[in-house]
Amino acid sequence: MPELPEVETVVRGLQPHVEGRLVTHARRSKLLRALPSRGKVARGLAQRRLDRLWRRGKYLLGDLDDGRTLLVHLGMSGQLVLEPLETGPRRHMHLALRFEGLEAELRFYDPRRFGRVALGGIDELAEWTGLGSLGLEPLEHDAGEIATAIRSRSKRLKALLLEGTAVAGAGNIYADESLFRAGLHPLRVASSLTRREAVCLAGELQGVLREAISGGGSTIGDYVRHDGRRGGFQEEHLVYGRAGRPCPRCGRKIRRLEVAGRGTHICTRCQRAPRKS
DNA sequence: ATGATTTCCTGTAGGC
DNA sequence: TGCCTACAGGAAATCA
Repeated sequence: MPELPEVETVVRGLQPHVEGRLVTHARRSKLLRALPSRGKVARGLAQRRLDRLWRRGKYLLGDLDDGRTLLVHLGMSGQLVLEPLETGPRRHMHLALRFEGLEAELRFYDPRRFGRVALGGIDELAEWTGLGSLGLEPLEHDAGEIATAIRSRSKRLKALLLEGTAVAGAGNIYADESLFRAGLHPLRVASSLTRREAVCLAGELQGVLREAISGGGSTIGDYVRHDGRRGGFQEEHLVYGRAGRPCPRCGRKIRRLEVAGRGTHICTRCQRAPRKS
């Protein structure tokens, strides 16, 4: 699933091709979950220049020359790819943008339709989506600050990381991977962490996110880079999707449990359960 | 308000 | 081989 490293990989891949270019045509499918919903997204994009492409958490953002911003969330199965104009679109294309002087089209595919698109001022986007309640950007703050934000919350670690309101960008993969690396159980309550544990978790989260970006992200399901290539970091996962296989640290069988409604992968020896629940 | 649960979706995996 | 069902999960909506 696309999480911070996957979105960052797509942003970096697209930047040199589309930044500074004028959008000549835009069209969207009626199935796309878009805001505003009255079909104004495509019209609002046409004849606007895309000044800057950036990322916040898992949201991909494109600043237009009229002060508005295009927001794209890839959801579960979203792909944002540049494809040659002569290549016909595949199934499940929900948004297509053409740029002046570019022989390729930026296409948003999303079979499961969990993705979202919005066009508005940054304040409107913050109001319409989770963008406004995102926590710290993990690679733009030091581990100490992130640790403080984590320790100020009373949720279970897994739920807190998935919510993204203390620290943004982790989804199921990187939540499990960072918790394993830090040796912390996903059911631990964030506010119960020692300072040392919280700093460790913050540091491991930053580490795994940076490594995943270097690896071009993790391709588990549908995620691909802007050019259709798969990511490579799935090969480096230590626990995610590895239930039944040996823990790379101690050899015990990795277990899969459910936390916060999500499949959660842990080593019960390396990640000690809290006293209660 | 806060936290927990449900909902939206369809491709894929597994069972028979 | 092919049909069928269960399952996966990010974030918004809904519930308690």
